[in-house]
Amino acid sequence: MPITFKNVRDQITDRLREEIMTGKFKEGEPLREIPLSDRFNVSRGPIRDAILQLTQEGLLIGQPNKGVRIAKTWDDTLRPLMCEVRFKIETIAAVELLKVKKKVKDEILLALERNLRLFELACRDEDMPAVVQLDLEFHRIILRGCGHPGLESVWLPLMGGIRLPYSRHHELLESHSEHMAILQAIKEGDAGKVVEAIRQNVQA
Amino acid sequence: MPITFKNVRDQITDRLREEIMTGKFKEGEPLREIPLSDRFNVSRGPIRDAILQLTQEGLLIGQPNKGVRIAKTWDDTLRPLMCEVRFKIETIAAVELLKVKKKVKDEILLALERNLRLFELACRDEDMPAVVQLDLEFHRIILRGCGHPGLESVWLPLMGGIRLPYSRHHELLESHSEHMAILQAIKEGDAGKVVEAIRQNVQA
DNA sequence: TTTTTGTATAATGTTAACAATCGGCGCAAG
DNA sequence: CTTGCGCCGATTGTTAACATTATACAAAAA
Repeated sequence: MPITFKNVRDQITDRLREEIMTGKFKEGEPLREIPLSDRFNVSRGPIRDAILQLTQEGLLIGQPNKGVRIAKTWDDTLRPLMCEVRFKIETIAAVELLKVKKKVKDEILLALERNLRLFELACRDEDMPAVVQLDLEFHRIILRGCGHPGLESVWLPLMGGIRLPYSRHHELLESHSEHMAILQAIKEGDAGKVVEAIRQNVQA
Repeated sequence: MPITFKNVRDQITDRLREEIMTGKFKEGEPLREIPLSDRFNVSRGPIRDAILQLTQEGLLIGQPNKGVRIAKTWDDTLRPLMCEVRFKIETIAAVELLKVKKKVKDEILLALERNLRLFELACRDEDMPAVVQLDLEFHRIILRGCGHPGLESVWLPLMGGIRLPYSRHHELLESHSEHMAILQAIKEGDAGKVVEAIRQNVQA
């Protein structure tokens, strides 16, 4: 066993999701259970769990008895439409977040600030995997903290299909300042400002 | 039953989802693995798979090492917002469905018609579980057939949180005629009409 | 040559045993 | 009487063996 902080299943799920999101596999590439179980030094059980979950999120597509492959990202007709959906979901979450009680809210703000510090570092290093992972994490913190657990279940498959496209360095810092704006708007408690800040970041 | 799924996992997942959706369990009620594996006469493996999947869909909530419980449906502030999201998703799917090639489209139309026949029977019998299941199935056929597999992954958790509320008999037949309208609009290939028909059915 | 069929192989699907973890209860110390 | 410790039963988490299914390839028949 490599590391044991919590559930092996969730560790592997998060790890694999991160790797797929950051483009470590090619589209259509098959993912086999045994090589993965070798790599993580666990049995096939947790691997199967992780694969099942990522399939449900739309990152993998599977045929019975034939395993899974890396799913294609959404085509250009679908992507902008789904970005609107994403915008709606994240807006709902952020506005709901304004209503949670102060104690919980402060924790979330703290987590967001810490995320932004790490995000800035990753941008400077141009560490793309870290950037993607931290970008997603920022939004996910809001989704998880807004008091409606079910929202994350809807959001995850959305992001699986969109797969943040990144390219140039200045875009990264741009993304960082957009996140800063979101955090600032949340701190001010101004719902309108929050919505606008999210629009800037999501509907790019 | 479009097809009798070959693997046990999906059979159990669909069966459990249907039972939860049709209100066979109370909110917060715990769901244990061993009783379920007894009931379905399988081992705990597929049961765990199903539970994992339904948890991901938001129908169950689970704590590590403590099992899962039936999740609460979304509260009244969230539900209408998410119904808008649902409307957007189903609209996208139905409009995309208009574009798929004729051969595939005809199959889908056939499936929808068969669904409506069964739906009508279930309405007359006031067989609520069947009604809910067939209502969901109708929309799901469109989602699955529209040519963008990922859409279903987003839609499922949405429906998990909404959990169609039904009450009086005339509502059932109303729902049936709304579905008829959607099918008719799709047959005509009129995107505007399709959107309106879906709005009628979804934003009730 | 083409098609078909049988077999080998490698992958997933399923099972049951084993390990780790959580909650409750009893009991003793303060 | 309350608090803290440790055991016990129950439940989930993990593992490895076994079963089933799909694919590739080769040999035989048309």
